Amino acid sequence: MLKGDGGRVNPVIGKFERFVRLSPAEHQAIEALAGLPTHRVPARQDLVREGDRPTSVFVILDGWACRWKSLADGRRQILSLLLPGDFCDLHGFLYQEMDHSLGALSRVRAVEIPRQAFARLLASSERINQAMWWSELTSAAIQREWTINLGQRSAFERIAHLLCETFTRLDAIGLTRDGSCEFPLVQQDLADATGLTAVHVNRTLQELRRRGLIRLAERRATILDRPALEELAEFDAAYLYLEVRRR
Amino acid sequence: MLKGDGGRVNPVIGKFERFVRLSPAEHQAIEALAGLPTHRVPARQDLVREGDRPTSVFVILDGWACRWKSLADGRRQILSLLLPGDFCDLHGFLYQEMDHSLGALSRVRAVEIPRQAFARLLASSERINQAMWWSELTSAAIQREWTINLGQRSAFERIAHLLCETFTRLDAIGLTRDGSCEFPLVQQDLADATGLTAVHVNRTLQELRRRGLIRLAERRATILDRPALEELAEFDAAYLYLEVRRR
DNA sequence: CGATGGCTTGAATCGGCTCAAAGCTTGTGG
DNA sequence: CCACAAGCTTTGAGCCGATTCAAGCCATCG
Repeated sequence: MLKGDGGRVNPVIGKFERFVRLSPAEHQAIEALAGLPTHRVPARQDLVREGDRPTSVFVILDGWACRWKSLADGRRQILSLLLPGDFCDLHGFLYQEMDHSLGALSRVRAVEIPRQAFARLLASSERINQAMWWSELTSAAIQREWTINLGQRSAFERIAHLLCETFTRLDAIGLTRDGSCEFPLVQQDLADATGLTAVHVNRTLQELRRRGLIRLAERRATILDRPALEELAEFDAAYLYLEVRRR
Repeated sequence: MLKGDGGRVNPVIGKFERFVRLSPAEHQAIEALAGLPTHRVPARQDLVREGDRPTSVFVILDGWACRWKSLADGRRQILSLLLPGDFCDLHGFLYQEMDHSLGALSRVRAVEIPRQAFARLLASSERINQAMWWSELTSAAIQREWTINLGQRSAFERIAHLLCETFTRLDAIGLTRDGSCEFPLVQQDLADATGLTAVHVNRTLQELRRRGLIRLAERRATILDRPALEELAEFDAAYLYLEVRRR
């Protein structure tokens, strides 16, 4: 548990401001989180394990993490991707025991907000409280979309959809450039996220590349033909609620 | 939009009291919801459609509903089951547009809580607010479990798991008797919930029956060998957080 | 009673899996 | 700077779980 350099919690502010306009005081309350202990977790290591008794809420400042859970015989499912600005586990706020694990996919920097401090933050401002609801409801919408992905879409569509969604989420927080973004998942991770095998993911990626839709190499992804990819995946960003403030 | 008979909102109270002990005033605030318009929706009809602009939150008083969404070519996914006491769509509370539909699986009775009234209820009591978070976080946990179901489990395990989960949820609200419960889903619904085809669901159910694990007929399900079914499904009720108050 | 919706069965097919081996990168230590 | 290990990616061949298509059955109901 290394104390970090107290980097700014910008991703959260940027995220919340997509939904509500924060007052200077609210702004400050969130910036203050940067004073809390910062963890640096190396890639492929867990932040929290299933069964742990959480006493705090984590916020990703930097890097990619995921929720995951596995079955007795080793089958593993990645349940969701956690990107900078994401709160991972309000669970810690109310529950006694984690029902899943949190793992780092790349090197991750995260702040740990103790239960009490988190409760105080929520209570301090109606707008922050609302923003937190909005954040959580959006996660729920993403989780539903994954449910459809796994339940109804073909291997092709699943991977295309995952790429569209992830790219769009990154884009919203300013982490893409020229249609390209970091992509720390290896093929086995993609397999665990899409309910396929790594071998089949490999063949599917080849086909996506052959069709000129994507480039995926050296931990980077590039969307070469976004309209075509989104059509293939039947991707509609509406469920991500990226432009809520425009009401 | 028929006005109902103002039946009691008991399922919500029972549910919340699994998590917090409500004061008489809080009790009353929730009972008061029964004064709101009650809808009676016939089986197989939608309460809310994707794209609708929600202005209220629904609570199921009676009967089974589901969230669902379909792809352009007609593939349909049931995203979750909504049972008595469940809030369907806090979405309506914050969002402009439904990203999925709400459908009745059996005859359903539901109250409609206008945005404002819902916000007032949340603001009126810290405990109710917490209970609502708990309710929402539990839904999220269920949705994650469905993600694993669809991503990693075989047809057999999927159906077994769905039965275990649903039975346990019903049990918690007193809607089972002697290992048996209502079960309004037809095989096509089971297929849409588990990401299988109706034909395969049929064959899988036969095998479950042949092994003496379940009975399923005339809109009723009976679990004949619960331990065996739970083991087969690798079902562990922990994620449903049924005994939170015992802290 | 015919129509309708749900359940069951069979046969052929296929998308994705398994197993196995080989090529490629990347990082590490000597 | 090389050598080797470890982890990732790629390829091939055979297989299997689940799908598709099609037909028949059974109950319910206007």
